[in-house]
Amino acid sequence: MTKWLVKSEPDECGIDDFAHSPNTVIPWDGVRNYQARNFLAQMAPNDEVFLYHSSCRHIGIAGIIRVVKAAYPDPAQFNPDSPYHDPKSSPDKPRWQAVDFAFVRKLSRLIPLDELKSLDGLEQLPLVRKGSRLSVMPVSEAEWQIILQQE
DNA sequence: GCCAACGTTGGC
DNA sequence: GCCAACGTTGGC
Repeated sequence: MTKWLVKSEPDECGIDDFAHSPNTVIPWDGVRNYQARNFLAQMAPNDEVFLYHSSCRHIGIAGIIRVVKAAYPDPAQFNPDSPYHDPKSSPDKPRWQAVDFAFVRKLSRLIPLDELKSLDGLEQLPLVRKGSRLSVMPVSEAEWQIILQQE
């Protein structure tokens, strides 16, 4: 059971989109970075995931979601009308993966990025590393606990 | 809105 | 295989 963190702009899909329909499954598509894709592919059902809000007013970890369905070919890559369309991908040789997530819970408070940066033990987490743009990353059990203790 | 840092592309 | 140019990410 690996734990994870994914970034999202809350305007697109934030924790409230999950919270408002707690029984709904939300496909996580549009990941177009190879390293992030490789992590997506390692996700297993019921893995827990921190949802991080980026590029917004309150930047930080907002809640927990979980994997409902393991990786499958991202349908958006085949759709010419999608902003995530990839003309170099084909159904017999898909390049990009998606997973399905569902709501677990909101954190009792958002844990802001500057606070995460100040914590001991998160130095290896790409999220807090300067210049890192990785949008899907594993979180060790120790890192997970350190973060949750700030709640 | 700015811009530093990054990943990807493509010419050579 | 190198690397300049480009587009994107994401904090500020």
